[in-house]
Amino acid sequence: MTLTELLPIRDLQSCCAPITREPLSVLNAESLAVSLKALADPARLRILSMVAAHADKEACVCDLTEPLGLSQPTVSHHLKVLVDAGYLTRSKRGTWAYFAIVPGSLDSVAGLLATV
Amino acid sequence: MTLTELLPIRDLQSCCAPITREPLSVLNAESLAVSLKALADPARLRILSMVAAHADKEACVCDLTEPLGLSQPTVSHHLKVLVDAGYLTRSKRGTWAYFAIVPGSLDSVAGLLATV
DNA sequence: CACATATATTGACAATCATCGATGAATTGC
DNA sequence: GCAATTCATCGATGATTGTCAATATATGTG
Repeated sequence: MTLTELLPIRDLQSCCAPITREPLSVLNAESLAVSLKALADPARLRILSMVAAHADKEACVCDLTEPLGLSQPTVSHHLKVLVDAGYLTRSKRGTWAYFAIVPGSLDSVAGLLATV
Repeated sequence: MTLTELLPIRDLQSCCAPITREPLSVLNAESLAVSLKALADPARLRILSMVAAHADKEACVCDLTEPLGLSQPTVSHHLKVLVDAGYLTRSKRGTWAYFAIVPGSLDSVAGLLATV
């Protein structure tokens, strides 16, 4: 969607108050929904968790495929979704692509949901 | 899904550590994904926001339909999703059904995402 | 250059979902 | 009891999505 380009997660951080503090505008609701949709999948949540737990805080596709029990194209697809949403970075070194969590990305989304 | 009954948001609160602290089990990933999926919709985010901002912290369907720009069945559908996921309570008084935010429900999901 | 390995992309398919109109159920007021 | 109002449910439809097999791309090795 174009909303991902319009409001990546970096801009989401300072876009607005937590959703229970003041009414969400239509645009902010849509961009927050896009960010949450990227998280709302079991495989992607496990990917984030496994990347964070991995040595050096990064992992390649080959590290994830087998423990996830998913095909390589499917894992690549999920990784792309997470990168596009701003939760992961991708750095290619040699034949391998290493993914790491964008610091603060999860916290900023959490901050929009929390009421305290 | 049956997962909603298996792990409603109350149990999610104490189910596990934040997702970046330790690897998510398959089951926890699935139940967290269900909880997030209920939030990952612009209309539902706006509903939560509008309910929280409404007088007496509760609102009926009739309060939401027009500002959302959605049909009454669609609004009722979204409300049901949010109630089933544990974010809203429903109390019927007379002809009206009033919805209010379940205290702490959003915070518990936010707590699972936050890394600090 | 040929080959092997790691990853990305494409195309297809089944499943899920957001939405609406029509209808049903419950309550209030006359 | 009847009409009006509020909300829930049903059925249908178009759009999105998760998944995989097949293929393409890129990098390293001999």
